[in-house]
Amino acid sequence: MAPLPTSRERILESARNAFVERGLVSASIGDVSASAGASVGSIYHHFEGKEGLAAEVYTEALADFQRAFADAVTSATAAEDGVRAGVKTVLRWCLRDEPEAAQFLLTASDAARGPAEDRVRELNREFFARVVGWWKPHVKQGAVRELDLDLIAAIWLGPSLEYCRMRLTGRTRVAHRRAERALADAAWNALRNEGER
Amino acid sequence: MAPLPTSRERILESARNAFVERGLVSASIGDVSASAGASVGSIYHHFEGKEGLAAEVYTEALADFQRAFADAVTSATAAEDGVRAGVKTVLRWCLRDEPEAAQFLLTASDAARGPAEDRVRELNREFFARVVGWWKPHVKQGAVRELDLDLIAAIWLGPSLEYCRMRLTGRTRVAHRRAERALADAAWNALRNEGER
Amino acid sequence: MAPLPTSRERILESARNAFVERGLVSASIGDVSASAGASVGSIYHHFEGKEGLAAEVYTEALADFQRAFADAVTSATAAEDGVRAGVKTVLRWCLRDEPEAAQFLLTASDAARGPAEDRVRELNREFFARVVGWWKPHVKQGAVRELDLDLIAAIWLGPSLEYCRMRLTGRTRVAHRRAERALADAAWNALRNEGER
Amino acid sequence: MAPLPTSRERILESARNAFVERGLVSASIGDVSASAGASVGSIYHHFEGKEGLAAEVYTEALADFQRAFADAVTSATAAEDGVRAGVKTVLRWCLRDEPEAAQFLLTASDAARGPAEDRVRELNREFFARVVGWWKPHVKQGAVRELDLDLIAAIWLGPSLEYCRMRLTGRTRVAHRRAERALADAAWNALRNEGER
DNA sequence: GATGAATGAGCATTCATTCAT
DNA sequence: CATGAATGAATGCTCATTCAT
Repeated sequence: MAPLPTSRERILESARNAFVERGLVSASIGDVSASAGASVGSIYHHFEGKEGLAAEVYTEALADFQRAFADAVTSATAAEDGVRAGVKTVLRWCLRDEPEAAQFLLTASDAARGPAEDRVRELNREFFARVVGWWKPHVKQGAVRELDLDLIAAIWLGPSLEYCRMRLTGRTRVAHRRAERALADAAWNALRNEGER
Repeated sequence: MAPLPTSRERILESARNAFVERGLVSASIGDVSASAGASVGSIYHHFEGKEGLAAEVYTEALADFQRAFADAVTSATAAEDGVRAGVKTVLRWCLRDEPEAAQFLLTASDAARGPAEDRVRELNREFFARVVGWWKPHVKQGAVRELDLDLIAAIWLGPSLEYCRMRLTGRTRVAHRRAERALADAAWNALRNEGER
Repeated sequence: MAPLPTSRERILESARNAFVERGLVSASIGDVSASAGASVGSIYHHFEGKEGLAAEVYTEALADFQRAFADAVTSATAAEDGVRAGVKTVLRWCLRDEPEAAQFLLTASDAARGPAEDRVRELNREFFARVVGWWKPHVKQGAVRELDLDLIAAIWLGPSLEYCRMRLTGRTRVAHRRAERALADAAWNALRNEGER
Repeated sequence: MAPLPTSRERILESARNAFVERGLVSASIGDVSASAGASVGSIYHHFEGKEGLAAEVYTEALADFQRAFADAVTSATAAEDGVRAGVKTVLRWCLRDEPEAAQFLLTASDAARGPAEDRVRELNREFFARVVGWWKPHVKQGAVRELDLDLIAAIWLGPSLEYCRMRLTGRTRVAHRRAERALADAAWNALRNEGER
């Protein structure tokens, strides 16, 4: 049985929805408290003001996304399988599993400033470490190109994130399944070692 | 000699800077008027409120970016040259020529809503038409893959835009020149027709 | 002992005074909040903006006036007594009991538009119903003329309200007592059935 | 042939309409200049600011109303004819001839303050003098009651003005013709000398 | 006379935050 | 832990008025 959500959990979810629907700045604490069924004061018991609340929403979403991505990638043995799994996971997490959280991550980058900054840095460090640990052996085996980590991230995730942005804002009609195949192909062709061809 | 900028031009530039530095919502009309050396009322003479001002900043930036990209691409004859020129142009425009405008385009997507919506649609239509006109022949010749236009855009621009985002927010130290080569390679490998290899 | 007025009550009274002294539009929310000893925000807790506040002031005044008038009239048995009592009550209420409320009702008719509209309609319906209930039997008995209700109202109240307007704006020096007698005579002569004379 | 209206005349008429439609305070100089087809600056050439413009509109309307009323009344020989003619004129002027001006007079009493004050006093003095000159002989002949001038005004005009207010704001459906007869009867019954009956 | 861009004080309204209950 | 009235600084916007052309 799913346990009843605590006040804190209800507030976090309402906040994420409100921040996405009305924008991080336009959504007011009053909006959040109303849709969470909690009092204004209650929010200030659980979080350090609006900024602290947004930081919490952001880091929760970021951690969840990174975990999903890294889990999928590191489960694969072959380089190609890992690269494709990463792309699939981005699309699934953003479009099917956690669209609200995804939209927040993709649009409310302001939330990463301020109180969230340290925690975000830490999360990124752990995330990069996990992915690099999986990636390096494949580089040594000559399966994938040797590139700066940031460029790998941009090439691997960039197209998928761009497509998710389009979908989440209604700017494209290309279906999830169709995009998944094409974006996985593209990522693999862009990252694999040319010498291998 | 460059002509003295008009009130309208000074306001537009100050607005873009303020919107980027403090955020679209946090930057106040007072901030803009102060840094433009114009009165508050003057802004309302030239633009339809804050929303209209943001829309103007957005559409100007978008049109400039699209023009730069499409000019570069359509000047090329070979498919590979065009794809690589597009990537180069994205990086140059975003990082060297118009970093302020780029940052606005990449972060203030809210500005595309509301009064800007129609103009943005129109700009996108014209832009896509130009690029498609150049792209289609190369598909017929079997040089590049046949894909939905939205996916081409995501694959072609996604990695570059992601890298520019990182650069503009200080999240990477990978240099422009180094990234340019890698991202152009990646785009071409992702878009070119595999059968051709 | 009179109970301490609540925030809401203090705001209502200060608003009525400010609206009368400076005019409905010129009086600012800041004026009201200052003279009520409340914060600006507090006004917005209790009322729906300036328009809502004005509507509340208006309907309270209207209801009080109508109650005073209808009470006085319906307490009378004879037609003449009722007509005269009505005139007296108008003068007393407007000049002695509630001059602030009267001035607001007589000059700030804009306040009856917008949010107040429905409530005003309802109050008028109830008021007319009470007065008509008292009036009709006297028509049947031939004591007073048979006229459209709106014309009765204009004839019965018009002179008194016009005189009150003059007094409240300092445009006449004719004393209350002197006017009371003359206006009661006039109302009765204008409304009574000529055949009865 | 009607001469083309001068700038000044076009501005005056546009101002009256704007003041009635949007309210004396809400109507802006910009509104007036736009609907008059004149520039903002032009208004300031012809009038002393917004207050001066409103004063001019007010005194023009007041003078016209008073002239119409006094002309009609003083043309009559018998007291009853004069009283009835006065009522008829009020209704005709307010509802048929000059409804815009009437609405302005009846609602924008603020316009009588300030720069208009002296001129209004003067107009009232002349007006009262004309009417009193006609009224006094009838008092001496015992045809009408002897009353303070202000009370006569309230009794004579009050019901008609109240009815016009109702008509102009849509608060009654009683027709002009029907009201005319009833209000003339009422005024005469209220003002005529009882001893005469 | 006519124009309309420029000015800036003033306004209604919002909202993060506090705190007494 | 919870509540929600109170606070007041900050914001977007309006508009009467001026003045250089």
